[in-house]
Amino acid sequence: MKNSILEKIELEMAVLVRRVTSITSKNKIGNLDRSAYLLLHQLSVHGPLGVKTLAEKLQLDTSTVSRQAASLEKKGYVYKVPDHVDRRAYFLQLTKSGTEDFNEYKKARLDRFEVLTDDWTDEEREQFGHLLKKFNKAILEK
Amino acid sequence: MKNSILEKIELEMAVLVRRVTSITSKNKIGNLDRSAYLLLHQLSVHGPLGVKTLAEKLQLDTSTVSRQAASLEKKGYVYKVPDHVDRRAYFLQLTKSGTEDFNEYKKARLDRFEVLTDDWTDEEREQFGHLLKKFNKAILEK
DNA sequence: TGCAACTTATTGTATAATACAACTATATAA
DNA sequence: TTATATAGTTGTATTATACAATAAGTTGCA
Repeated sequence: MKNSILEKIELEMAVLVRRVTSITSKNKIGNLDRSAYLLLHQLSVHGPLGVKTLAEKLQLDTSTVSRQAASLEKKGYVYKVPDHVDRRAYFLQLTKSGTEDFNEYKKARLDRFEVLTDDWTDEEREQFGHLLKKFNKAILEK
Repeated sequence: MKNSILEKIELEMAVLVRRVTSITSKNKIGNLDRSAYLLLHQLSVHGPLGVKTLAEKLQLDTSTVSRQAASLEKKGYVYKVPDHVDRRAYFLQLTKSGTEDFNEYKKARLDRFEVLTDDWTDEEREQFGHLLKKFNKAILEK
């Protein structure tokens, strides 16, 4: 393997993370930031989940998720459903407005990605999605 | 274009940024974090630069760069060379230990990327580097 | 059954990276 | 020469995060 390829990945990754971070901290569409978005994404995919499960899925500390959940609850995007089996725990359930704003934010993000890749071939987009996913999986497992 | 491809890129990008962020906030190799690394990278590529130029290249506020520079100076990684043409300004110059630790950090990052992609084909690595760079360029320009 | 050990979630505290605003010193242009 | 612009610093605020301590509830076992 040529080391220069790794160097390129390594550098572009550092650049990417900082650019994307700075975009998402400026471009708050509506009320959602990236963290909130990922949390709502989990709920929209898996249905109601508790703080602990979310923390595992998101690879965050439970305290962080607890605060994110509290903030989303204050905005009316989720509400807590008591878990009758384990009375320490709740399920976080998406509200209608949470679902709506999540979808709106997602749409805005998609539009942005569409613009960013409008001169790419379909194959490049597919490759990029594929490799990003593969890379994320590697981070998780290695 | 199929929307599902964009959705995949969009989601994996959000995941990536958070994972990489959380890795680099934990894995501080030596004294360097990602921000410091990117700053030193600029100096190692372009030679001595002032705070303003760095801020432009890094797409950060000058105040942010000023603080990063102060922190790197305190660690002995850079020093300020007065600009005799414009006496408001300095050039930030890498020190020997700054260069050394930068290279060491870079090596550690490369090793990490090597592990993460050890079951990839060379072509996949090349594609990934290429697409990341292309994507970063798009963010900058669009 | 009742206590010890564990678990879920919250809250207190700390840190890091960032931006914006106010300021100082200097440079430039009318 | 005076007004405006610029380079850099510092004060302040925000956001995302982690770790530690704690409250409330659960579980396992003697």
